[in-house]
Amino acid sequence: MKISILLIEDDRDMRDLVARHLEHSGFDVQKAEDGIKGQALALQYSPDLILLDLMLPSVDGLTLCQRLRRDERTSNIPILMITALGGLKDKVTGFNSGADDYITKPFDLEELYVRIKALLRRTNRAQLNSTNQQEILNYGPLTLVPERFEAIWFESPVRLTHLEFELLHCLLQRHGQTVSPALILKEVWGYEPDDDIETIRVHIRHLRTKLEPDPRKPVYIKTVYGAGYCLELPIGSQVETARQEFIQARNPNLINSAVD
Amino acid sequence: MKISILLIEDDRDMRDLVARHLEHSGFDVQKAEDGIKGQALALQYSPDLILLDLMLPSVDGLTLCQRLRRDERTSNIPILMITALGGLKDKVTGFNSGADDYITKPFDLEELYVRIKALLRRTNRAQLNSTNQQEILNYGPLTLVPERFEAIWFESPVRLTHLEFELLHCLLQRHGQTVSPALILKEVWGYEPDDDIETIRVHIRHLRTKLEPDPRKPVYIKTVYGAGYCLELPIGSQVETARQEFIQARNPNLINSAVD
DNA sequence: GATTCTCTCAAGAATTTGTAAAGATTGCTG
DNA sequence: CAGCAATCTTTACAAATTCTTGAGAGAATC
Repeated sequence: MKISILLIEDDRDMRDLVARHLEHSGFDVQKAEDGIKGQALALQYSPDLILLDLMLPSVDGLTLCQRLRRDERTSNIPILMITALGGLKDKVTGFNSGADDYITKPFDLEELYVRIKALLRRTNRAQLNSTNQQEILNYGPLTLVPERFEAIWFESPVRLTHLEFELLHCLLQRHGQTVSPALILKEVWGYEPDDDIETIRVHIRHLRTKLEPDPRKPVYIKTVYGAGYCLELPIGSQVETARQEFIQARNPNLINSAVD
Repeated sequence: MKISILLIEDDRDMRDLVARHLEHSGFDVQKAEDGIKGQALALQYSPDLILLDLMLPSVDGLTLCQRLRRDERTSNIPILMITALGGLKDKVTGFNSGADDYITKPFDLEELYVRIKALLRRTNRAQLNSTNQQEILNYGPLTLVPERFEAIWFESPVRLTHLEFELLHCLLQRHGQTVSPALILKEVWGYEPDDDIETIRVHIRHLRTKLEPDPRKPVYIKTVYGAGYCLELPIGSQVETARQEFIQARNPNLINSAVD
């Protein structure tokens, strides 16, 4: 899914130029010509990032920035401030009002792009640390730690990639149910209508190699022919025996009594 | 602020157990022991989610669910229904009360937590995303959940193929009626005019091997000579005896007293 | 620049679906 | 009630569909 950017800038030529360049770089761009409309669009679209000109009619950039920060619906959207004046004073006030970064006019479009990417990376990581910290899901032998894209599987950590994590999360949320490829695509990838089952299969396979005792004969991530995939985890007293088997299967050389 | 959950459950031990666990998981829990009090509390507290047992004194879960849905003050609070596995034994009508998800007794507390989180996330994100009602068909010992591709037969899940599922669905929708091959072809296969009855027969047989106590002598999926097929399921008090017979026929080695 | 991650493709395996043929059942007719 | 045609059941197998596996190219990340 494309990253969306809200561009609030009064000068028409400037607005179009920047918007076109950002769209060309693969972003989804919404445009607003003054502070009022900008605020409305921010609420409506909740973009991934806001590009805000300091000098605006009706409501100036500084005020708008403060408002966006106070409203909890927009308070964690990163704001990149654009200012014409290179003056120190403006920089200071810009930061105080809650902008995450700033860039001074005239700026190079390439530089803008670099700044945007950097800002997105920065805030993305920060958000993961703060908001999702308590979103730890546990079920039977599986624990998902969103913070690190890590899964605890039978008491030892497994490193998952971003997609693997989301996919597993999607299945876990519907534990015991058959989840259709369409739903997976929608939830994990954000696609709407597609028949791109191939890539799901690959990631299912990766998950299986990481989680199954014998990936050739899946026990936990089962495939329901013609319908989708289904996560089936042991629970309660079954966990311990399942764990023994898992360890045994993964370390064939272990002597039985030495386990644990 | 804590997320608030209203738990409507008549059994005291169950209620306390679940409530304690949910509180320990960080939720704010309100408890109600019957439908009347549940409705009152729902209005008073407008919780973020309602956990509703199907079997309740004074007002049963289905009715309460419908009421909550009709009242605009509670209509968009997600409802997670708790049901017994065989489900809705004496309800002739289909399950159309408007619950957003359901979980079957006996369930695991970890699973309940996962479901709650999933439901909150789902409804949170797409509040306006149309009426997201699940279609659940139930009649006697049979329950079909198309969305999950799940079929429950005498309280245990049965794996069906796509066509088998659709075929059974078609018959169940017209329970007690004789369904003509032409109609089946139209509904399940999408054909319009054809006399390809052969393939229906094969799949009927497959269904019988999966559902009948003795596929040679069909009891539930009856053939009406020259007209089509007809699903005849037991209902009410007959279900239990039918279940005994089914289990007995399938597991000839079982000692009678050991069943259940 | 190297590594990790993501996606695509193709061959082969597994499962499901359709077909055909032989035998059993049903309903009708004389 | 016997005979007959139509319909249904069963079985086996071929065709079609869906999955798995492995290898590798292109992106993204470090």
